Amino acid sequence: MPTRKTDRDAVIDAALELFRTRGYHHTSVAEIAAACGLLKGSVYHYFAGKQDIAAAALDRVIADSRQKIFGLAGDPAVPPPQRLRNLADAVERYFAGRDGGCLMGSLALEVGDSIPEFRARVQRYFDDWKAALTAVLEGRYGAARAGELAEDAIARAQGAVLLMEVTKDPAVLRRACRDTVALLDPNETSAAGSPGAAREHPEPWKHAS
Amino acid sequence: MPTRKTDRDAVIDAALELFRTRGYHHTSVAEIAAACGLLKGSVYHYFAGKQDIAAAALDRVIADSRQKIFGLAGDPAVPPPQRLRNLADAVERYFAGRDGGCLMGSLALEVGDSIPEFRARVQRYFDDWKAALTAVLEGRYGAARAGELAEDAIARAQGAVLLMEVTKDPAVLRRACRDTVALLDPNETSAAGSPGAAREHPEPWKHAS
Amino acid sequence: MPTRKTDRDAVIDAALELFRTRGYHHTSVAEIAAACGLLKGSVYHYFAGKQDIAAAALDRVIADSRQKIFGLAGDPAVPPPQRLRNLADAVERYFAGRDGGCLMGSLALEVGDSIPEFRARVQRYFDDWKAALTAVLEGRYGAARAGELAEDAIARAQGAVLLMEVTKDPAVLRRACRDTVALLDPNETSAAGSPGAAREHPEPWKHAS
Amino acid sequence: MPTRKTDRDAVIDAALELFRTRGYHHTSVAEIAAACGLLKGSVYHYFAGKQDIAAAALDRVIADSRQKIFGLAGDPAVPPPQRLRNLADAVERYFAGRDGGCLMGSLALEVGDSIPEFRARVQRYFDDWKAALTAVLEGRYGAARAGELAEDAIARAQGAVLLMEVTKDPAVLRRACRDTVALLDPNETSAAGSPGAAREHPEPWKHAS
DNA sequence: GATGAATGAGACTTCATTCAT
DNA sequence: GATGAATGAAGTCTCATTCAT
Repeated sequence: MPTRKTDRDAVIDAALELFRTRGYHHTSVAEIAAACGLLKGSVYHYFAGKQDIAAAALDRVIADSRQKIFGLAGDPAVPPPQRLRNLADAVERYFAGRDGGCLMGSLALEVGDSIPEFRARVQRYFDDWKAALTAVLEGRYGAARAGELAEDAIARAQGAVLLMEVTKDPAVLRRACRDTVALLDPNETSAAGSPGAAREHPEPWKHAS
Repeated sequence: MPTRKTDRDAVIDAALELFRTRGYHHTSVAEIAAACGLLKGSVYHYFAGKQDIAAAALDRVIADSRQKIFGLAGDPAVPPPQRLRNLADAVERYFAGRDGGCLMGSLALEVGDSIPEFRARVQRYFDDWKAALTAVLEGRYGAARAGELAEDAIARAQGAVLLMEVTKDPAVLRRACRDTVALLDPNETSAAGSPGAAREHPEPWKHAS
Repeated sequence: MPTRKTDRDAVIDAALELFRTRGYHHTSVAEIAAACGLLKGSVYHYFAGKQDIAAAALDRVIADSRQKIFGLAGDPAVPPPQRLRNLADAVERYFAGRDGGCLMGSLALEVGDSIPEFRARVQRYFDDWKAALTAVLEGRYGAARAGELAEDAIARAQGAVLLMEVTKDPAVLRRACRDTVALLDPNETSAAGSPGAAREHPEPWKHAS
Repeated sequence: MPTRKTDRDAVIDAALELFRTRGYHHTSVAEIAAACGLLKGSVYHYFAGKQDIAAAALDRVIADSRQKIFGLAGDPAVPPPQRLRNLADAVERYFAGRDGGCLMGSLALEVGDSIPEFRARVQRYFDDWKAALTAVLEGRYGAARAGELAEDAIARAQGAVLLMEVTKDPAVLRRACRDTVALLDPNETSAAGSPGAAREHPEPWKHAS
């Protein structure tokens, strides 16, 4: 019977959520503490400081992503097209299942180069993502072109997440993931308004209230 | 005849640069003032506060982009494929000609939904971009599909800019723009490792030092 | 008509007094601010931080001592024995005219080697003191021996000030200064209980309440 | 047979060392605990609080000094001049055998009058020292003058220790002890540059690097 | 219009202390 | 007896903002 998640993890969870939705600078240590039932000072039992919390949160995302998302690309028992589909589905679920916000992208843009500890982690995360995609694609496209396609797919997904912050419309992310799957499966298509369909889009770019 | 830059404009310029490269919260009013030779208190002659400065900076970006970038998509004297190429080139130049950082994306992620004044402007910016792209694409793809393609292209470009923050590699943005052009010009291609070429990429994902 | 002392000086004054009587770590910036009618944050208009305040306070003591105390040793119009007497009298007045506490000694012992900025200033202060004494003594004792005697006199005076912190008895400091004067003036003597006098000291070491 | 050091003694040892070298306020309970292999909370099994630790440390210094240093002045089997020499040697060894720092002087200056518990102990320490010196000197100088000379000697020694904190030069302390011995032994002299000797002092006041 | 002193809220952080386990 | 989580007060410092000059 596993004991309840350690408090350290609770702090990371709370911080992750807050950093993602409100930004790093806009989140205070007191808020993080309050979010997991602690007082400001208590957080410093587990972490050396705010940066340390953020670093742990980034590490958590990296580890989680490796295990639950990027790892899907490496299963040798599954044919590559299905592996790609699994990966893309996981990515879509991961980013769409929230009101928006990508910790990696957020921190990358917010702190820029001012905190090298963060940049290295963000880089590692995108490297992992790229490696996962490349592994699935290189059989068909060769290593070089597969790498490019991986980068392109990541960019499009990240950009979709960013746009979702404003539009609250998950369709862009969905299409990005569908098109990625299509790289190995021609039957897949992202086009909602595909030839002949031309469904009505009374409001082409859905705005949130 | 270029009118003399007012002090107000100078503040906006400085703020724009600082917000983009260092983030909104990470930039102090004193720094903005110092960057244009003023003292902190003087800034408040021109602006009601920090948010007001940022709003003005966003408005500046919106106006500039309309005039210098998105406007290129509406020139009736130029055939659509060329208009699209002009637009894509301008976008690439705009984002690649710096060490990185996109004010719109940055603010969208950093302040999230906490400052509605910002969100509305970010939204307007992306709307402008989408409208420009859609206008060029709808002749070929129809309004609905053109809108989707526009959103996809914007997402990919924004994501490329975000990745550039980390990788410092402009290639992803370049391919994003080339592929956008290819939507109307089949001769255009982004693939460096295109069929038959398969150049070696000893370092598939270039990292900055 | 010189304007009133600048506020920066007021902060230094207040800090000097507080650091001396309560110690560096035991004095908060808020206390310093309150002591000169400011609020905590206002002090940071003049100083970069607490260390900066202390450094300025040390500089003030160094400058004041040079001008009002150690400078007395260099007046060529006064014969050395009288110069030495003037110097010793000034030292005695300077340290006795308070309830105790020597900023230099205090900081030297309290922060030890942890703040090099402080140590350098303390060193400079004692160097000034030694140079002043040596200048007066070297005519009679030669440079080498004069230097030693200067160091010894400084040590004794400093020690007396330290003891005064506990005993509140200025007699030890007075004798230290008298004996220093006696180095050039045999008529001077510090001994209260000198031969023939032998006054009664019912309580040899006076304790403060 | 030396009894086994209790944990309580270990805490006192560690505290003594830390308070002396880093100051009272600059030393945290956690550091004291860590220095003797305990955790912060465990210290409170032995002491009521930080002040209590410091009080015990001062008591330890008082007891140690009585036994190992000041006690040397009271041995009736040794003639006074030799007793004085023994005492002075012990003082010199005690203070010179470290990189500097005198707990008594440090606490006296650092906490000033704010903690009466400390002041009383510092006073007792100096009283012990004075009593020891007076006992040796009064046969020759009479009680009153002996008390003065004792105070003067203590002041000079304490001042020398304080200077050593800055200069790292033990010579001042050595001369202070030699001159004290000379009070009963005319053959003793502290003067390095004494008549006929006149050794070179290329650097009259040695500074630490 | 410009200044710079002053503010006061709030940020991050430290730390002596308590206490349930 | 020992632990280590939790506390809460206090400390240093930042910064958007105001305002008299």
